[in-house]
Amino acid sequence: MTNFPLIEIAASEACCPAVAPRLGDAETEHFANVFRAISHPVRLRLLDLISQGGGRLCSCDIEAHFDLTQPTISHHLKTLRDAGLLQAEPRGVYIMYEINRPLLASVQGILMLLNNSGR
Amino acid sequence: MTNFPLIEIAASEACCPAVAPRLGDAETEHFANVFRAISHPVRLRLLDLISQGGGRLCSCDIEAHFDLTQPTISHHLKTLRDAGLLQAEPRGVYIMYEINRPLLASVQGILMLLNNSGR
DNA sequence: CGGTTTCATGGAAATTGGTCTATATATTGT
DNA sequence: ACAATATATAGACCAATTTCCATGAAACCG
Repeated sequence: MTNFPLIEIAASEACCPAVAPRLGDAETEHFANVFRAISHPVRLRLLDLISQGGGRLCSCDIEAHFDLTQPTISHHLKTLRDAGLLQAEPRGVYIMYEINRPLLASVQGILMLLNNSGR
Repeated sequence: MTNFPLIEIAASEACCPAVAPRLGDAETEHFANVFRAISHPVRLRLLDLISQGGGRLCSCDIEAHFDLTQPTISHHLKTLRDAGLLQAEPRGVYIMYEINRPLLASVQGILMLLNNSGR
C-alpha cells in the first residue's frame, strides 16, 4: 500500500498518510440507509413539500402533486418513515406528516465531515 | 384538498397553506441521483476514506479497506464518478481520487432547505 | 348501522442494483 | 518487445426496488 511507481512521484504528493474510516460500520450502514430513503425523486419531492410551513404537512395535500397511485405514494411515505425521516400522527381521517429535523441535522453533519476534507 | 373533517379542526392547525415544490423536476432528479450514489455502505465508506487528507486518495490505499473483489470496488468508484462526487486523475499506474467539494456543498444546501422548514 | 372516504397491506411484474468470474486495456520495468 | 501489475469492462446471477391492482382496516357522516 501507498506504493507509487518510482518515477516523478518522490517529493510531489506524499500519497495517503494513514487513512482510516471515521464512521464506524454501524454508523455507515445507518446513514447509507437514510441516504437511500432520500435517493428517489418522489421521496425527495415529498420531503421538499413536507418540510415547508414549519416542517409539517397533511396527507390531503400530498397526492395532487404526483402522477402516482395512492398505494405507491403510501409506500414511499412508509419508506421515509422507516428511515426515521418522517413522523406521522393521525389527524382524523388524515395524517399529519412531520420532518425529523434532528435526523436531517445529523445527515448534514455527515456531509460536513465528508466535505471538510480532513481539516 | 386542504380539507379536514369538520370536527375540532376549525381554528386549530390551519393545515397546509399553499404548498408547492421548491426544487424543480430536473433538480429533484439530479439530487436524487447524487443521494443514490451515496446511499450504499461501501460508497459512503469510500467517500469517508477519500475525503480525508485534503480530499484526495490514491487507489492503492483503497482495496485493503474492503472485503470485496477489485471489480466490485471499481464499480462502486465508477458509480461515484458518474454521480459527479469523485474526480479521478491517473497517477502512473494508480489513480488519484478527489472529492468534488462544490457538489457536496450543494447537497448540504439541499439538506439545509429541507431542514429549515420553510422559515 | 351502512355507506363513504382515507390510508395501509398483499401480491405480481418489470426494472434496477450488487457481486462475482473471466477477460480486456493500460502502464511500468527488464 | 515481453512480462508484471493495476484498473476497467462484459456477462451472469441473485436480491432489492418500484409500480400497479385488488383488497383490507379505520374513521367519519347521515
